[in-house]
Amino acid sequence: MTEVRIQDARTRAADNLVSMFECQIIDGTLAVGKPLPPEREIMQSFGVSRTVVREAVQTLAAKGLVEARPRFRPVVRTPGYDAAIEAVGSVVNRLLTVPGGVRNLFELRIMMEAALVRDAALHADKDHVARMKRALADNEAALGDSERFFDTDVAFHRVLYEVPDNPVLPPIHQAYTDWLSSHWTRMPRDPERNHVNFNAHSRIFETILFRDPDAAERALRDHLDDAWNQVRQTFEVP
Amino acid sequence: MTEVRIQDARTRAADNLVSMFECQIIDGTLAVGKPLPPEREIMQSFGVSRTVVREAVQTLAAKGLVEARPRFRPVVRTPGYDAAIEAVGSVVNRLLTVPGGVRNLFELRIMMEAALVRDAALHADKDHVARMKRALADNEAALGDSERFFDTDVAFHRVLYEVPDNPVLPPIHQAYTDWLSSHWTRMPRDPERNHVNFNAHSRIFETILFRDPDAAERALRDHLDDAWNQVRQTFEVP
DNA sequence: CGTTCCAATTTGGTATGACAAAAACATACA
DNA sequence: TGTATGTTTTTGTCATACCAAATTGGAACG
Repeated sequence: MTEVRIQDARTRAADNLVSMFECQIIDGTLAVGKPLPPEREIMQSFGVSRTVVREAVQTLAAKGLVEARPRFRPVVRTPGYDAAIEAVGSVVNRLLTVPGGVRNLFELRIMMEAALVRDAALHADKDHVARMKRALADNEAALGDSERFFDTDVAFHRVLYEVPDNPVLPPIHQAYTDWLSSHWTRMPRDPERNHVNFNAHSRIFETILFRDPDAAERALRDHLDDAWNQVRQTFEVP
Repeated sequence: MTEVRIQDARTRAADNLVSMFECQIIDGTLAVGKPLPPEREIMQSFGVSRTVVREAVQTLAAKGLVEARPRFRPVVRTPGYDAAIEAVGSVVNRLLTVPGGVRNLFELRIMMEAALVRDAALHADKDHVARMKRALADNEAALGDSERFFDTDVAFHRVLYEVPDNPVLPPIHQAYTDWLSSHWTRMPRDPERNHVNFNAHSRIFETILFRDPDAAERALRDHLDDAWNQVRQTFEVP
């Protein structure tokens, strides 16, 4: 059955399949968590070769719509903001290698967290405050263990991203720490720095308790600017 | 020459090629703008089949490291923050279809622009102010033409993203408008709304001129909250 | 010497068939 | 019922072939 193949010279056959699947995924024909049909089945039902099918599936995987472990059937992925972050991973990693890349990203982070502490100072409720308090306590308890201090440091900042109750924000925090942590860990970490950072965290927490957004923003900017100065020399040639 | 193929059962052969190319792209062995070697050449130099080569190339394209138009040789892409945005495109589009997706993204935008106007109120220089003034004039001139008004509206907001002089920000603005514009355009647009929006823009501009970050943030939040209320009912079922 | 145009060659897109290895399935057994 | 074993699918990869489009090289021309 040699079907007439409408084939615009500048489109791949796989693209049709991809958009087909995208529709079926969105409208629920392909349920989340369920595997895609076997390749040979797809190829017969669409009248294309397995080459094309595999190409389409791979594209879907790259787009984050399906999760494809080798040797397993690709399963439709639950849509999540973390999938989006994951999709940019490799590009961002490359951006971090261009001059000023780390700085630009870090400044974006400062800007966002400044906004977040303002928001926290205005809208944090009892629960958020309690979580921050606990994170701060963990942070203090880890003062001697630089490894653990780093983790509690991250955890403290994470609470800020949880206050606005917007599911987009936590994955963004995750992304920041993932992308920038490799640069952070190259930094010499002595217990004295830990104390400085812990004090900074305490100050931020206090300003939030006092519902003072301006002071909170100032405290956070001081903290991150200071951190930036520490990290800078590890990758900026003098 | 049947070479022994080290093949962990849970890795694809193409993944090796991908990371190989990633390294060569980052360290400059594969210069930006130059095309990749022909598939048949790659396949011989790495001792894999063309299937694997094509799979690897496609992955690189999906990751945004190379640009692959059909029938053309993939060319190494210039690293840019816009490439990163593009990479998340499809995932975000899917997120916009889940309940509350648009709202979450729009709230993130409000938060960012609130931070941006604060920054503008504090640090905008003569040039930025001039650009905003011009954008505002264009906006006013387009009051009667809803189509053009939308464009000038976007242009006005874009200036905010240019003030901090961080190359990450303009692509983010681009992404917001791309992702949300489809929802915006479904909105009924009458000239009266244009006046309301223009007045809001004027107020934002004034507060920036007066170097009053608090007023600027308030004006912007009023503006975007209002806009949100207008857009909401176009996709939120009552 | 530079430009235009055409043919030969190269190269990417797709199809087909094959095979090993892993996964999924079914079956018999304890 | 639960487990071990064998059978069938299914995926990952390879090899090959073909077509059409892109590239290249050179011939013809100004």
